[in-house]
Amino acid sequence: MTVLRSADHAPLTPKGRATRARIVDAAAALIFERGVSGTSLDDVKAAASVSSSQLYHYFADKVALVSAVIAHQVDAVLGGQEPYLSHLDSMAALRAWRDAVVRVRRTLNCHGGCPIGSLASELAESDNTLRREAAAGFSRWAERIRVGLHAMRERGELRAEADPAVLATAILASTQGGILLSQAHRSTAPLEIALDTMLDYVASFLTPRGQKGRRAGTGRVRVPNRA
Amino acid sequence: MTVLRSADHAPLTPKGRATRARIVDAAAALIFERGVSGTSLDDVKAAASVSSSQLYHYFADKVALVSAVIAHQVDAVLGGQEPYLSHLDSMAALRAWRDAVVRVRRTLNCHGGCPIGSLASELAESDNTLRREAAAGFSRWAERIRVGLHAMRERGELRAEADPAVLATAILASTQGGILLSQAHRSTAPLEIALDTMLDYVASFLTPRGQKGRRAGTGRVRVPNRA
DNA sequence: CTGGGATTGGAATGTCCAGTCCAATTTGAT
DNA sequence: ATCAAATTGGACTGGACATTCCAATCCCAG
Repeated sequence: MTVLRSADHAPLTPKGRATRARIVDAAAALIFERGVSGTSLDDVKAAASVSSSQLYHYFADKVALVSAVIAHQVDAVLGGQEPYLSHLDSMAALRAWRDAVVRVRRTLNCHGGCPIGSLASELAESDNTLRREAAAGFSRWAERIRVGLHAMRERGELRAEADPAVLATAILASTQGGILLSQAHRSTAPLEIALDTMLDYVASFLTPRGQKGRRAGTGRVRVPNRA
Repeated sequence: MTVLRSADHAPLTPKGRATRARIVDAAAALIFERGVSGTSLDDVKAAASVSSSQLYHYFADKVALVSAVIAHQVDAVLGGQEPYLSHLDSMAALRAWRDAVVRVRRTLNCHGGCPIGSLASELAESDNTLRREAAAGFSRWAERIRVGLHAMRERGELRAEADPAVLATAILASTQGGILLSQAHRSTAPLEIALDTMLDYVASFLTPRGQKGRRAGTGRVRVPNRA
């Protein structure tokens, strides 16, 4: 028999799928705003307009719900960046991606952290399974960046010494740290600095034809306006 | 009259100071392991061997205690890095600092996040005052790095275009993001990559006499062994 | 149209937990 | 020694919260 993942259910009709989705959506939104421990199942029940029975019909317990929220947020983050991630193969594309990330933060007035990063931070020490799920989300994200950088190198835009995997990890780390500082300071400045600095480093690997003239990546990072 | 900070108390005898410190120490340790919401005041009471009256005699409420824990952790982190931060004025010193940061993570088997970063992430959206306190901790940290880089530039080791404030922020962001990825993956690799990459970028600003011969900072980051 | 699974309602349970209170004991300055 | 302030003991409260449970209703395959 084709048993599905761990806590998966019986058949699940269209109506059931809709209810389940409503619960996950509501939970994801609340958890993004208030964190996992700041979100009670009563809150979720109210926001999704469901009863206890429904919650526990679709999710074994709070951990199972949070697990679904992690999957949801990973898809949301990667999905939202899809237009950029799928063409991440030039400095211009990299900078466009950076702009998109910064724009999102600005739209949120620097409230909330990275949907994945915040969950990772809150759950890493409390539940090993959830920690791994968040880590897997990070991996998927880094992989997308890596593929883009790899394409840049393949096409001769980046020098051979540029290691796509290393650079992708470094870019993701700068993003996460930048978002955290940005959240704490309620300013996009740290995120912009972190990303610009890292992208400038990537630019230092450009081949002459990749970007003619300008001495590869140095001193272009400027302090952005206070936001 | 010289009124002290917000929730500060009456005189406070030596014995009282000791009890207060015992509470903060215990709370800091528990919160580092389990997070703020994962740590009940009963846990703190037990760990510090104090009664409710004592807790509430020294702290108005849980928020006040957490505030004290933030201050404690900021001092602990900066204090622990003091030997490095106070001589952060050469690439060698920068790398020694990097090694120290990585060593701490390795000692902890990549368990727990940055004592400041984790608090910032957990509390940023739940309490504005605590958010600002964490942000202030980040600022103190970045400032120390900035001063070191500034000294490097003053002494002609870094070129004039190197902006100490920008680099310090970028380094701190890489550190925070690196630690988060390292915590999620339970491996020091992402942290090492993030820091090495960023320090390599800093090295790209070295003047010829700062580091002779080698083309400034490129392609030296290697993937470390799995930890 | 009908039986059984899918779905839903909502009250109830038991635990955890922040915060309160009153009274006892200790301490330090005079 | 003496008294007021500082410190401590520990029971108690009221609410929040995850989870359970017993039915009731809905829906579709046969």
